[in-house]
Amino acid sequence: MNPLTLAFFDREATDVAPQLLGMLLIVDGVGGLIVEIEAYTQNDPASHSFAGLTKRNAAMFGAAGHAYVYRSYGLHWCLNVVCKPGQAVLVRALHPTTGLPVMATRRRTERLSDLCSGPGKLSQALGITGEDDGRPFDGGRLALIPSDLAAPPIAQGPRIGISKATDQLWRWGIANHPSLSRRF
DNA sequence: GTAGTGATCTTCT
DNA sequence: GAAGATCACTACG
Repeated sequence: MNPLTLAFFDREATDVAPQLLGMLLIVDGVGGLIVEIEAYTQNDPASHSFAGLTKRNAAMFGAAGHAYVYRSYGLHWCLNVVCKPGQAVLVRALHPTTGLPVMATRRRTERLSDLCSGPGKLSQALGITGEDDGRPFDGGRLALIPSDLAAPPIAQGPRIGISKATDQLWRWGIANHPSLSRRF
């Protein structure tokens, strides 16, 4: 079972996001530690939920603690964790720890810092697809596990790849980690 | 090292 | 028809 309760997820995405740093994300036995994350709220022009409920973003309005998976630029998949309705957290990068051979095969590279250093890469390495949209993080195929690691140095900055609301510092990451999609 | 571009799907105008 | 929460490859300095 997932040790994280519904109450943990069913909050503001901006509160949940930084607390996910350092946690272990596992998909079918493959995954690693979360080192980079972004928050998207409903009252947020850069968010998919800003314009209201649509077929694509339905999972974002569903139960907290579930996955919202969407296709980006026509070819990449991006994985989010749903918080309170209309809010979600985009998992942007992992430090790979388990299932390295599987990830290396899917990503066609051995380089550790290239396996999960970006939302599209991460989804490819973990085998995330639209099939996972709406799935719960319940310790089954998708698992989110708090780790005992000491609190790492956390960096904060503007989100990446968006053109609106760039004044919101809703991107968090572990400072100077090699698997970041970009440095802070 | 930076800059430009193609791939390819979903949504909204 | 255009834009987008991206990545990989190429060309060039």
